[in-house]
Amino acid sequence: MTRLWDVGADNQPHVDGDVVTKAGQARPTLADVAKRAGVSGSTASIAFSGVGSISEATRSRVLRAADELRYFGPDPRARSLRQGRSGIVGVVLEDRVLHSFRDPMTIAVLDGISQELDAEHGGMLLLTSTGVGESTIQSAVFDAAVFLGCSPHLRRSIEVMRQRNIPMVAIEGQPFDGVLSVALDNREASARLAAHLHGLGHRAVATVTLPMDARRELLELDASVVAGATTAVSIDRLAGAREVYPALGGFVAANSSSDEGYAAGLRVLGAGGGSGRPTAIMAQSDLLAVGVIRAAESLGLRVPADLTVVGFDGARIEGLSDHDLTTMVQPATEKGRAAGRAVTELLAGEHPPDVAFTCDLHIGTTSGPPHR
Amino acid sequence: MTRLWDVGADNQPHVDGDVVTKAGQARPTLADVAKRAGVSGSTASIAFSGVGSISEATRSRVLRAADELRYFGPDPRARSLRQGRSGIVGVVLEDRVLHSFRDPMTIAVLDGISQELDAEHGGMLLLTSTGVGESTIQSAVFDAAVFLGCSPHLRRSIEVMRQRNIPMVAIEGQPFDGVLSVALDNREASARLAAHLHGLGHRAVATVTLPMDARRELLELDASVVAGATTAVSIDRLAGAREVYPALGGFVAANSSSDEGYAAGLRVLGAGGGSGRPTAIMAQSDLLAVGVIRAAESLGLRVPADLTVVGFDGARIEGLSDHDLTTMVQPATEKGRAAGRAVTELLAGEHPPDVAFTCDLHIGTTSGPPHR
DNA sequence: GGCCGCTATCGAATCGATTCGATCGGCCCA
DNA sequence: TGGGCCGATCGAATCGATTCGATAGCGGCC
Repeated sequence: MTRLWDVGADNQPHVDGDVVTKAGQARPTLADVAKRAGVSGSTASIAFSGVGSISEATRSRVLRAADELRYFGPDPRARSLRQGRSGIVGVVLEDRVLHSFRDPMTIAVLDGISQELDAEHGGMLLLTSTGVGESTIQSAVFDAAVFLGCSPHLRRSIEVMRQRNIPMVAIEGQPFDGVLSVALDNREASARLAAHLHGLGHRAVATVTLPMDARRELLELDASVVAGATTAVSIDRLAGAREVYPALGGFVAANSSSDEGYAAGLRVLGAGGGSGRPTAIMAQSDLLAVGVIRAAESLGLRVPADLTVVGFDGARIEGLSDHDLTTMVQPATEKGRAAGRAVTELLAGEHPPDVAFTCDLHIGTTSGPPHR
Repeated sequence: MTRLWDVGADNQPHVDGDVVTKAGQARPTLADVAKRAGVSGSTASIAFSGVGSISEATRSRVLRAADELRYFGPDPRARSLRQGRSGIVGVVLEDRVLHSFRDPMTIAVLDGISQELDAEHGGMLLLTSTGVGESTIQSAVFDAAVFLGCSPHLRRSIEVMRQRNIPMVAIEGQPFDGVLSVALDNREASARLAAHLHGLGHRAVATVTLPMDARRELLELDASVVAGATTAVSIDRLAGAREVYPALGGFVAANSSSDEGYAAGLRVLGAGGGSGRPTAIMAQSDLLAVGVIRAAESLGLRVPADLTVVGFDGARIEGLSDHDLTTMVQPATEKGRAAGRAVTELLAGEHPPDVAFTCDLHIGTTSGPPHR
């Protein structure tokens, strides 16, 4: 029967039925608590924050008053204005949430971040960098930002944050001034993987790459695509592979999923027909590789007898049935952890260095010498 | 020569070698912009927010001044204090981020939420409800909260939010006063699934349930576990199945994963040995079902010839090899969407009703009549 | 010609806390 | 006994915007 303020939008207190304890009894503030406890606002603040000295008697008097008024602690908004800190870390995803979450690497990285943040910080604010969202990035409350594969169109947001002294960490993004980088040596790893194939005897190799730019469609990998590429990861992995196979061609996937891998796999394998067909396919992610294997098998090719397929990531995807994918295993959770730690340090005023990780080559059962 | 604000933690100004335009040129505020444009703060505010009338000439003068000072718009913290709105929606997960993200249902729900929020709101703040995290829930800045499978130990946080007039929506949680509920009719769906098995002729049936309480360990399903259960979903799904099989027993999994399903499957199938072995197993999630199938196959049982296995969710998990899992398909993304819409409406001061969804029975290839 | 009403603008109050500097005792030690 | 110091407390300033009420100017209408 009594509801003192509306669930509604604005702050306007609004009495709406009935009995009321005291006049104007809107949501209590620290000042109300202080008054009731008979202390000043500053003292009441200390009772809650614990910063500064206060006698035990006073503290408990304040807390009791708070209890009586059903005051549950300082308003986070006011606190964050005054302190300049909100305890929130923004995580900027390139894609729509769904796509990002379907990628096991992204999830592992997010988990790593959250492991390191749990203790001190309030939570991860998920933001997307696509179109409209960008204004959001500039109007949301957070203390530090982590970019997951940020592309250059974030330039303006980055400038805004820099101006606001918001520390930034980029995981696998293009290096930006003032943005700490946590990355993999994708080029070296990819070259090592290509060398493995070369060592097995493969000479006719094709690739299925991750998206190269904001366009999200299946494209043939040609010079113009590479020239206009903005995605550092794809570029570096391609460059590494081309250290071994300079003319490496193939297709650019629309996203990292096994369905895309399947589609791209069909194109790669269909194109050549007989003799033009590659003996090995390097997919830039494990999800893509799984799709490529499905495509190969649907065309009656056996892996690895007729076709070698290697991935990248070390995602340990379930349901590859009998295959154990040959891939470069990257420390995804560790990348997230490193980013989380970097955020913590930056917020503490330290100046941690960039972080670079390397990959481990996992030789599974999907790679072997070329047929005949 | 002077830069007043360091990237560092606290607000302490800190000079560190640089060119400077004017003394005390810290991060500019709206007041600085107003002064430079020769207008009052209120007018400058209108120029940015667009709320209120302003002449085109004045507006552009303000914007030009802002440009010159490299002022990029109002500080989100101050704005959120004044307006009482931050544009952030808190999403409270029961588990650690990693576990939540490994569950395809959770991801689908999150995606649904974000679809509906994209337009108006700033982003999703991920919070976890475990232990320490709870204080975080009370000290983080957000306008509305969505609980994903919230358990009773959140009672206090819920009280705090209610007191702060933060609208709350619970997806698949216990009904709480003042918390809008978006849920599935788990009981009905589970009963329907059980009826399907009964119709096929199964009489010896066992179950592998989702966790029943905060303990996360593999347990035998007995009366005491059920009595102490706190997780609405598990309870309801069990109750539904027991409408058809009143004495239904089995095991309680530690989490929803195929590994757990495997472990639980071994226990269920190992226990009885020959004649006591069930002819069908109802798993409370598809992930668990996948594990149960693996367990069955590792024991030399064929599905569905020797054992029928059904799941719940309709997760379309890749890598079930040849099986098409019989399951109750729930509209997970829709649940998220409904929650997102509810949040929007609640924030607009409306009073939307609870939402209930139903499931579709998908009959795949993992269920059939009992052997012999 | 006077009044009405609208637009553009301003000044001051406000959101709810934290924090800086000052004050006031009490206690210790010389 | 007095100086110095430390702990507890208070008042006032501050964080950076938004918003309310008031005012000035100006055109239109009767």
